[in-house]
Order: sequence, then C-alpha cells, then structure tokens
Amino acid sequence: MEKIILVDGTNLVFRSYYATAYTGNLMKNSKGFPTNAVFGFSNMINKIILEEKPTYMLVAFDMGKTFRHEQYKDYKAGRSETPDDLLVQMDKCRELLDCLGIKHYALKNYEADDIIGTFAKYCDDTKDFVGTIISSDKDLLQLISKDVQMKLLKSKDYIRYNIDTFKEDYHINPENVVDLKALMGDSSDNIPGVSGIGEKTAIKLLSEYKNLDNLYNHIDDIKGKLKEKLINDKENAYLSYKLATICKNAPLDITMDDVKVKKKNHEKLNKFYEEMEFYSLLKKEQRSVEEEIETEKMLENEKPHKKINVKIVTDDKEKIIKGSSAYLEILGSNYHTALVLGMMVYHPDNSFFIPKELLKKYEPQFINIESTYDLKKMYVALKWINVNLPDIPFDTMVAAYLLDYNIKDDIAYFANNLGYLIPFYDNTFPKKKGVYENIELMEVANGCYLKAQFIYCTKDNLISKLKQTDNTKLFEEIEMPLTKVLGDMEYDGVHVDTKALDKMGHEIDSKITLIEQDIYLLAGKKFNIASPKQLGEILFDVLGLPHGKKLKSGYSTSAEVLEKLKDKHPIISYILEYRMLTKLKSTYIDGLKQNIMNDLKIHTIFTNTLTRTGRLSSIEPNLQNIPIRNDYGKMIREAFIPSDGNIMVSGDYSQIELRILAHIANVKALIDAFKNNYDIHTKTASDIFRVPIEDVTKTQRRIAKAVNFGIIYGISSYGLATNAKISNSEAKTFIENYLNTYPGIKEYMDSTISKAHEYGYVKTMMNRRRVIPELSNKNYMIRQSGERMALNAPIQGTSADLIKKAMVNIHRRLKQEHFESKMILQIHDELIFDTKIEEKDRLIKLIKEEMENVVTLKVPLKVEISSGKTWCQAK
DNA sequence: GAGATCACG
DNA sequence: ACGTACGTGATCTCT
Repeated sequence: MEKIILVDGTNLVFRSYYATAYTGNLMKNSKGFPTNAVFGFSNMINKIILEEKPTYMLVAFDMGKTFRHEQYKDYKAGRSETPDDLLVQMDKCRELLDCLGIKHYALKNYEADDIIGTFAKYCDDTKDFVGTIISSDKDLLQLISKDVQMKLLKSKDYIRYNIDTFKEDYHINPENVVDLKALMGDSSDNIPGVSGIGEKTAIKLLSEYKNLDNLYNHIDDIKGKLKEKLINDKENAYLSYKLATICKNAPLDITMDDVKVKKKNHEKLNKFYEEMEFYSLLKKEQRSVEEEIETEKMLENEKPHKKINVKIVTDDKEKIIKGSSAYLEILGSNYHTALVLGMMVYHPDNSFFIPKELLKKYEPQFINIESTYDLKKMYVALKWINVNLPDIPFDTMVAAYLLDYNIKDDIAYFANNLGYLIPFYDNTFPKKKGVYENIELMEVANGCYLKAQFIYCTKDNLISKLKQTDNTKLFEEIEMPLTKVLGDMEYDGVHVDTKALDKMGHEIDSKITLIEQDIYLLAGKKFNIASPKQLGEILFDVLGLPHGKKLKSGYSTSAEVLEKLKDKHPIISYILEYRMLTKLKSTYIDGLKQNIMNDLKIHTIFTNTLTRTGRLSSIEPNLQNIPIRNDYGKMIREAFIPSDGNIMVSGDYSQIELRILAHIANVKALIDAFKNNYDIHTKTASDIFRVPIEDVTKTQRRIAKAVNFGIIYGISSYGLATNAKISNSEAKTFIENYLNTYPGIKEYMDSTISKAHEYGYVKTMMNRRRVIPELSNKNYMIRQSGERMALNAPIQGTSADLIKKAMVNIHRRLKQEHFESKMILQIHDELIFDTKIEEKDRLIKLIKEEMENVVTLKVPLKVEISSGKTWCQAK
C-alpha cells in the first residue's frame, strides 16, 4: 500500500500571498521581484515533505481563468481578479516544485479540485493507494473516504480529518459536504446557497434528511419561515449543488507513475533560493545536504575523514607562491574582538592553512598574496595579533560591491550566487544559546580552502568586469587604498571618557524615574511608555486626544504627532522628554559603553560595501549618528576625547551636495553664489521669491532650504509640502519657480531620469554605478521612488567619491610627512582627527588643502575647520 | 523578525 | 487616483 499526497497548489499560493500582502509591505528580492507568496509556498511545501516524507505527491493547480463549469462561470468570475504580482509568483512556485522533484499539474477547463478529486477516486477504487489531501478549502472535505484523509489547513496549524473524525465534527457524511454547501453557500467561492441558512441550520437539516433531494421530497414536513426560504431558493440550492460538486473523472493525461517523487536537484534548488534571496532556506538546504552526505557515509560504513583534507602547516617551511589568494577565518562576528583561527593561502600549485600561532612566521611571505575577500577584516584582525599585512591589490568583496553583486559579509552568499558551493559561516560555526560550539580545525581549514579557491578563481573575471564598467580607476585608486585607511581608523579607535558617560547615565536615570512618575500620574495608571501600542491607548482612548495618521497597528505616537498635541495635554511634553532621555540612555550611554574595549577606546567598523550610493556606514557602534542637534545630545559628544594631551580637529565640507548639484547641472546662478560665498539658502530664496537678498525673510529662507534639500532628494510636491509644513499647491508653485529660475536643474533632472530608464542605472562623477531595478517595476509608486533614487544617487554618490578620495590622499600624506596625528572618524561630509597639539596648524592646512582640492569643479569646495578638547567642542 | 521610533548626514 | 522626500543603524516591543 502506497501513500499519495495531493496538494491544492493554487490554494497554498493564494494563502501565502494574502497572508502577507495586506501588511502593505510586499516582500521582494533586491531586483524588485515579488516573493512573498513564493516564500510562504516554499516553507509550506518543505514542511509537507518533512512531515509526510512522501513517495508519491502531486501539486494541482487551476489553469488560468478556466472553470470547471463553463456555463456557470459568471459566479466564479465574481472572484476579484488575481493581482499581477501574485500571477508572476505562480510560475516561480512551479519552478520550485521542479527543483524538488515534485510533480505539478494543471488541466484546461478543470480546477485543481477536480484533479485532486480524480486522484482521490483512484485511491477509493483501487487497493494500492491511500491519499492525503492538503488544502484550506473546506470544499475538498467531500472527498474524504476510508482511503482518503485530509489535512485542513488553519491559520497556524491544521486539522487532520479521516472519515471518523470528520463525522464526529460535522455530524454528516463527507459526500454530503456538497449538500451542505448547496444550502449554506460559500461567499468566497460565490456559491449562493439558500439565503438565510447558515452552517448550523444546514447541518441540522442534513443530519435529518441526509441530502438535498430527500430534503425537498419531504419539504412539507418543514414548517414556517424555513420552509419558505427553502422553496424560494430551491433553484439556487440545486445550482449551488452543481457548483460545489468536485469532478472525479477529469480526463487526466498523467498516471501514478508520473507523480512519483523524484530526487531533488540541489544545485537548481540552491540557485532558485539564491535568486529569490531566501537565505534562511538556502542555509537549511545546505544543512540537509550535509546531513544526507553524513547518512550516506554511515550507510556505506565509510571510515571518517576519508575525504582529502587540506594541509595544515606546523612550521614555516611552506612557500606562499606569488599570486596566491588568501582567506582569514575568525571566530566571532566583530573582527576587533574575534578570535583569529588561521589563514588559508591558495594557489593551484601549493595551498595550505596557517594556524594562528604560525601567522607571524609567515608574515614576510604575505607579500605574495594578491587577492582576498574582505581585506579590511583580514588587515584589522591581523593587526590585533600584531601581524602586519602588506598591501593586497585585490579585494573581491569590494570589486563585487562596485559591480552590484549580491554580497553579505559572509563570503558564502556571494559564492553561492556564482554557483560555488561554500559552507555558510553560521553552519560551520553553530551557536548554542549565543555560545559557539566546539570546532574542528580541520573542518575550518577545509571550508577555508574552498573560500580561498573561490577567490582565486573569481578574481580575473571581476577585473575584466570592472574594466567593462569603467570602474577600474575607482577601484584601484579609491576603494582599494581606502580599505586599509579605514582599517587604520577602526584599529586606532576613539577614546571615550567612561566616567563622564557613567555620570551622565546616573543623572539621566534619576530624571527618567521622576518623569515616569509624572506620566503615570497624568495617565491615571502605570503602563509601558516605551510601547507605542500602550501609549496610543492612553493618549487616544483614555485621554481622548485627537489622533494623527494611523499605522498598521494603531495610531502613530511619533514625535511629529506628539508635537502637535503639546498644548492639548500636559502629559505630552513629559512623554517627549521621556523618549529623548531613554533614547539617550539606552543607545548612547549604555549602548556605547558596551562597545568600549579594554584600551578604553571605541572601535567601530566602517562598512565599505553596503550602501547603495557609495557612502560608508558605521556599525557596532554606529559613530555616524552620535547626537548633536540638541543640548542633551551634545553632552554625549563631550565624552568623545582625543589621546592624552591631544585635541580634536574636524574638517567639514560646507554644502557639498548642493555644490555638486550646481556643478553637475551647471547652474550659473548657483555657481556664482558659491563663488561669492553667499548663504546659499538665502540666495535661493532671493532668486525664487524675486526679492533682494537683504529682504529675504526667515520663512522664505526656511522654505528655500527645504526646496534645496528636496531637489537633492528627488523632489515631489507632496514630499516638500509635508516637510516644509506648507500646502501642496504652495509646494508645487515653489518647485515651479525654482525650476524656472534654475533651468539647468530641470534639464539635469529630465536627462538623468531618461538615461536612468534607458540604462537601468545612474553614475557618479567617478563612474560609480547604482543599478535601480525599481525603474522598471510595474507599480507606479515604486517607479517614482526609483526616479527619486536616480536623481539623488549621483549627488550623494559623488559626495562619497570625493571624501573617499580625500581620505586616501590625507592618509598618504600623514604617513609620508610623519604626522603622529590620526584620522579617526568619517561622518559622510566630515573628517575627525585625533591631533597632536604641535601638529595642529600643519594638520589643518593639510586637511583644508586635500579636502578642498580633491577635484576641481565649477564651484569651489569649502571646508570648515574647528577644533577643541572634545568632539563636542570641535564643532 | 518586523514594525515603530529616533539618532545622524 | 494613486501616496511619496535621499542614505544609514540601534533599541524596544510584540507576535
């Protein structure tokens, strides 16, 4: 006796789609392809395979817009149209089944139900098969028999019905489900039923009269309103009966042999998950493949460690061949604190793994290494164990970043993307309760071998791709040298006055406790102020304050909304203060303290392969968003201090993005304004409001400033209106005035957008590309946002190019000219230096020179220098 | 793990 | 009629 699993594919896909589609944020991969339904479907199918371990399985689909009962299709047509972003995912679901070796099938003029019904009947008619139907559609319950059971899917889990449990629950026979539907109808399927009869009445009637025919034969036994209803809708009842009946003899052109589960194609499956960007499933798949190999091994009774293991050196006799690739493996996610395990060097003629203890001995040979992945990580991790890494010409991670490959910090993502099967870090180094489990050095080395080999094999291809995209110069002259510059900055770190932080922490704590009491008193009860949900209830339900915009879960309690309620209730200002203080405490005091290392310094990581525009980002901790805009925040900056006896110096590009815009768009009025060193927002206000500079009001300047920002962000009138707190039509007028005043900007915008659509990407001054798949999205809104990205990326990206180039130049000169001062931070348009007092004047001159002359534009670049005892004062 | 909020350029 | 400013990261709540 064999078991066959019959899955209602259409039902599963719809469920997956609508389970997430209403949340508003449709799940997509980075190419903009919707994946929410495929993701849910993949999870469900994998779960079915895991639970049922099927040898026979069929996933049935509806075919297009054809229906079982052609003549009644008006009823079914009442279902709303299938959304486009669901339709495209249907094919992907079938593709997944192909990878898994599972048969899927659709038949013209028949529905998935009918295909399942026909197979169910086969189970009934023969002794060879029993069936299990999987769907959330109650219609299919009619197919339950002594040989066919059903897993009825519920929102979280499912109910498994066989013929006995079904009867217990429903008090009717499965075949009478059709009669049940005929009476009660099914709104989701547009089956009318008898109006006024629901499930309860219908079941009561059927438990007495068994079926529809018998019921109408004894119609006179029934009294009153119910009888009337039944007679009135008799026609509908019989029509519904037909609609609800599942066909059991569809002319299938497949047989049981066709639905045997085949061996899954791991390679295709990996590619599929990769394309969809289902990394959790990709990892699971990798683990299951490994387990499979393990079991196969056990079965064949092989000796362990039969596979060829890589060479782990025990002395320094091996030679690193010139041109080798290298990969450093560390235990831990933050390379400042991680444990170095060792380094694999790979060359087709000689490759070996150098354990940590021997790295120092191999240091002189590192000069022969020519490629790696994540050079900065390797460079800094080695610095921490006092091993110096000379310049390595090629970082495949940085190259892949410029080329818009899908990369993460784990090289396995990139490798799998290109079809190299490389173990994921999380699988090689599993954690239990946050603690790494014991590791086998040989396993680490074997994984490392694959990684280094991958790097070696990929390098040339990346080099030629960089050339094709005109990115060679950007790569060689900016990004590659910058990795080590950033590495030095991270390693040097920033001193922190822990005591000052502690003191502030205590003060803030006591303030928070006081404010909490005030808030509870005003609210009339204790609640979790940090929970927007609970806070919303207090403000809008209990206190009855007017609410602003609604979000997915309740009304917004953001500072923007609360600000408007300040006059309405005294609790509001307490909440705003509470928010500010708790933010300060948890993120900027406790958060920062966690990241202070034994040297009393903070070592951030500048991620150089993450942003879509070419900017850096800063993590663990983020030192690019330390407060500055209010007094509480400034206190935090007091705790960032230079080395003993030194001072902080900062160099800040003034209005760099607007200057770049003026240059790129060639706007004479703006170029002149910058040349004459005008206040740019006042000048803009004077131009667009047509008043002399000295007559520009504060409001006019504020609006002009908002418009200037808006232009950089890829303006829309609505966006400007909300931001500048003006009406939509006013915003429109201002934008029109602006574009008429500066026609170069209009031209820039038009040509950028049209080129972006033509090529699918935009470029910065240094040829850095940003690919924008959103531009070809079907959704108008997404396309619009793509156009805004296209307008912003060249500006924000060029600014990133310029400061990066300046950083490389400054770093080079600091070394050449034997400065002891160090560049320690970059905050997008600003550089911070830990400065020796004697070097101050020389350094300032150097910074200004390098930053202002990094390139020559039609506008001068202006850098503002400031200095002081702390970061706060250097501003 | 996602959403809400808020910190920065 | 749609429903929006660009680029980031950390923390907390809640499912």
